[in-house]
Amino acid sequence: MIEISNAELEVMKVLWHEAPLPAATIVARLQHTSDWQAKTIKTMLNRLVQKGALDYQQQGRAYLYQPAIAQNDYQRHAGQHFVKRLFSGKVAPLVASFADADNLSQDDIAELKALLAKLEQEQQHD
Amino acid sequence: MIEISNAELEVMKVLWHEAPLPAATIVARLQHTSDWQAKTIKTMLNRLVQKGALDYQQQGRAYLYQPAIAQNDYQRHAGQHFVKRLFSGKVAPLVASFADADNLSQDDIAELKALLAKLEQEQQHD
DNA sequence: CAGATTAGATTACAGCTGTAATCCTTATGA
DNA sequence: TCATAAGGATTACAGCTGTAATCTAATCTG
Repeated sequence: MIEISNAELEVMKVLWHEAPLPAATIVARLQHTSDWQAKTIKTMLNRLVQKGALDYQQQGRAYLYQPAIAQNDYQRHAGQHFVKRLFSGKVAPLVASFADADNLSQDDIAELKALLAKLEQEQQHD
Repeated sequence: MIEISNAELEVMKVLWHEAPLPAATIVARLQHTSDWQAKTIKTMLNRLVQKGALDYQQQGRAYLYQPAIAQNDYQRHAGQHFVKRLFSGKVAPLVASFADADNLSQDDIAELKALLAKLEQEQQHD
């Protein structure tokens, strides 16, 4: 899978949220959340196209950019990779570390319980 | 928190597993799992000391290396960081992505359920 | 039409990373 | 004792990353 750097990821997030967009709009969106120069963002758009993470269609003189990889796919892949690297591939200890850090809200816990319940359902269903 | 690169992390893992160790032993351990030259591993030991991720005591002419940061602390920090970066800080969607990828074993599910049960206990206990 | 602006392409440059090789000093075996 | 091996320190070097600036061609503006 394509490697997306930290800074590049911020650009991807904009386009995962809404696409296609011209560079100017991407720059505008990012100026709310970062202090990058427009030129910096252009560089990242370029690199992302080179890497195959973004596509574009020409529109007049400008480009309309859009993701070439889905956010879900990237999240899934990167998540697996990270958990493998640091938690021997097991996600439960990561969740435990969130609990240790007091970083599991009631909502999170409810969401996890619902997820586990759903998985059990599906399993019965096999 | 200190940034530890991928390659460096492999070295840390050896020492988190057993420490203190002389460079020669670390090299030996890593030669089972990687094909790095001894010199490469020395470089990483050096960088890790520079970064403050490792300590050492001198023993004769050689050094005995040991972690300067606990594995738990590093895991917790890196986990938070990663989940924030890619999952808006919420761990449940990451777990869901594991389920999507068929990467949640029965054991994992049991472990998560136990963890949630324990959290509930603790919460009642407040 | 000429100058200014704007889009993307190319170039820049330092710091980090992967992957070593070389250097310097000390211990060690012949 | 003398060469050699072995430790760590220093140097190397290309690719990636963060962060832009410059270049070039097209377009807008007066």
